Amino acid sequence: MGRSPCCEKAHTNKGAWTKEEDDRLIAYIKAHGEGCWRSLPKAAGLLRCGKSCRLRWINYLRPDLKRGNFTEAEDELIIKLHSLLGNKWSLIAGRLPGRTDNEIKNYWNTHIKRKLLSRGIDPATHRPLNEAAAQEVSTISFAGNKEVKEKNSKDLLCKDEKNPVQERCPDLNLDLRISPPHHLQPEPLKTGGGTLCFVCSLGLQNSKECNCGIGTPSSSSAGNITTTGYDFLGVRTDVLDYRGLEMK
DNA sequence: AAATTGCACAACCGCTTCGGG
DNA sequence: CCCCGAAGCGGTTGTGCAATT
Repeated sequence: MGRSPCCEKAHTNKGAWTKEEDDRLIAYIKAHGEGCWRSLPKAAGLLRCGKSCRLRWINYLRPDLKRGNFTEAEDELIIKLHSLLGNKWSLIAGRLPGRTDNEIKNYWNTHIKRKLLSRGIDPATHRPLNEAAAQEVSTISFAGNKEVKEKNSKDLLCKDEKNPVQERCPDLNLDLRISPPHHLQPEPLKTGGGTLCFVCSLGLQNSKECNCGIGTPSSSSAGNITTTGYDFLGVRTDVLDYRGLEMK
């Protein structure tokens, strides 16, 4: 079993890229544009596999990359997007101009995870580490980790028991909306009584995963969609409209 | 000053998805 | 409809550097 390797490994370089390799790749892409990564290394005179070239270009050499530190606003946006999308780094990166999925993934693993933990939030579920408090917020868990929560619940209990979510963890913000402010939105879109499935709410109306029928050719008229009624993370979707999410 | 530890991030690996024949 | 190759994606590893002992 197993597929053939993407390249002749015996004749390819590995590890860190040299300045000369970078220059060759940049020059080639400037001259010929992106595309056909498999044949690019040979054409550009690089002893690398196409995958490696693609990654180097996308994550490091692309001229539109922002680089540098993430801003506080970017942090918060990443957290919100992750709470909605999970580890869909490419989708998240699509909402952060100049940032790459790899960069965001690394940043998440090294910075944001810790930041959330310090706030008493489980980075995997975006729920309070205190399991008891979390249960009172009836939301769906992306990836419950009972052991971690049990351990942390002993260590990180907040003091006020009366309002378990807001009072115990004042920094916790469960507003997961990603949409223009409600007052800016036009009339709610309607399907003629139907509701929007999760796939369509992500803007993937043509996906075969669509189970609301809106994505099917016979049903849809894109201007007739309501997002009301689809329940995700325990919130009504009339406040959870991320059709504006752009795909890369 | 040397050794150790921890962090940050670039790069790799393998699986999935997509699209053309 | 099926097959296969290419591209895309997410998890993981490797490495260099700074901080600490």
